[in-house]
Amino acid sequence: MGRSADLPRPAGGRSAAALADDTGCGVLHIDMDAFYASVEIRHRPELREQPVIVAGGGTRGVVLSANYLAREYGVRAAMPGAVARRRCPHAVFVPPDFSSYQETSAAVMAVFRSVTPLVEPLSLDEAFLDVSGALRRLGVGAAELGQQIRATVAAEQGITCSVGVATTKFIAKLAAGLAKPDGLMVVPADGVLDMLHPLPVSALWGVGERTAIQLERLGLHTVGELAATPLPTLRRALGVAAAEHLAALAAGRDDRTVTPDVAEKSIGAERTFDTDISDPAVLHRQLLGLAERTAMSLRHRGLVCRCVAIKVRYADFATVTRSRTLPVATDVAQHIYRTAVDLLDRLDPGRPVRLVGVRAERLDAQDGAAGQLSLGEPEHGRRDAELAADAARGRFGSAAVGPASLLPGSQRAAPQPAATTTSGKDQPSGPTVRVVGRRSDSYPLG
DNA sequence: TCTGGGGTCCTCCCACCT
DNA sequence: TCTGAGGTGGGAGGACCC
Repeated sequence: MGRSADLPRPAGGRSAAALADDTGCGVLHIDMDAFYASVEIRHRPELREQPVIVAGGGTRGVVLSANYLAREYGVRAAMPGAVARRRCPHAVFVPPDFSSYQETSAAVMAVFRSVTPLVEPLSLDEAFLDVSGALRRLGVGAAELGQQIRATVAAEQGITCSVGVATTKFIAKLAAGLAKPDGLMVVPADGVLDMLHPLPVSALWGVGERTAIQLERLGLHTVGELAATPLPTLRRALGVAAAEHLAALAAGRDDRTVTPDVAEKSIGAERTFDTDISDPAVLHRQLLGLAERTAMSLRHRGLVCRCVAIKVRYADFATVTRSRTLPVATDVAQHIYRTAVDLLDRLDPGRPVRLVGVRAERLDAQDGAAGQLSLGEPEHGRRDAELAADAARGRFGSAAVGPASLLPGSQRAAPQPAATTTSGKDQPSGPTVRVVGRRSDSYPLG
């Protein structure tokens, strides 16, 4: 799903057919081909010869994944669903099934970890592997090991992946994109610059639309041209961090190591509405649902947050964020919700909103922060109630328990954020728990 | 064409403290 | 008492990634 899959094929890299010199290549980047679409096709083999598009529901959904038959019609990830439908009207549109993708991803990552413990997942469908130790242990070359992993994933999971083999993470990632679909590319140490310099600047990690325009103003179109530009010139145009980062990548330098277990920095949830919403009560209800999801994610990971942020995107696509540091760390939905509502209420009331989001930031381990909490008994009761709800969801499914105000057809307004409980006996004013039945790679650049 | 959702990181500005 | 410099942290916004 990476951008480099769309790049022109350069010189310097070598395909699987020519497993040339992989000496010193200790980094693999493995990227599943059209991952979500491939998982769907595996479940429904009758779709194998048809264009398949996995797209979010609703009138504002976008393409999450498309198989290569659909891509022949110009369908791309992040494209609005309506556009994809126009370009490829005979495609089979499938709603996403994230639990299935997570399951498959876990199985694929297990294959990677059977080769080396040094696995750094970037997302559900791709990971870096440091195989330098494994190569010595197994007595094989990196390219051969990459081919073995590809074969194992195909045999066990019935889906294909592409592998980049190189001396650094950035080059390995680029190579995997260029090897797509269902291929492997080796970039030997002495072939890095030959491969890299003819590519457009957009091939560099950290160059998106805006940065590409900045570079265009400097007359820089290729990585080679950027590599030949004096650093002070780049610094003036892009800022210090971005300039130094891009200059290093363009020169083939990338010192980052493969790092398993990168700690999460924030956790959140957001929602785009089918139609814009102006009613504050409805927005509050949406915030409650998002706060519930965020708090549940925190608790599942054993984390608490010290900062709550909201994101609001208005009908004209203007986006604002607001955040607040909390007096005590929390994983309680009611605390997150109250803060989010307060932040929202300080914005333009009545202005139509197309998206709201809630994010928990400045994360810390729950046990580490627990000693700092000075919550009153009612607050502990609320947390206990939310933990009980978690347990019920684990047993009966994610729809089993939730705030009564979020039930379909509920006319009940979202809980009033000001309603802080004062007695250990009183009922939580917030998410009335009700059983309804059965149910990154850190680049120094933005 | 009309733009999702979940993230990370950087820069700038401001307030506060010394 | 006033002023300025420098450090630090919070908040906001932007750009980018998959």
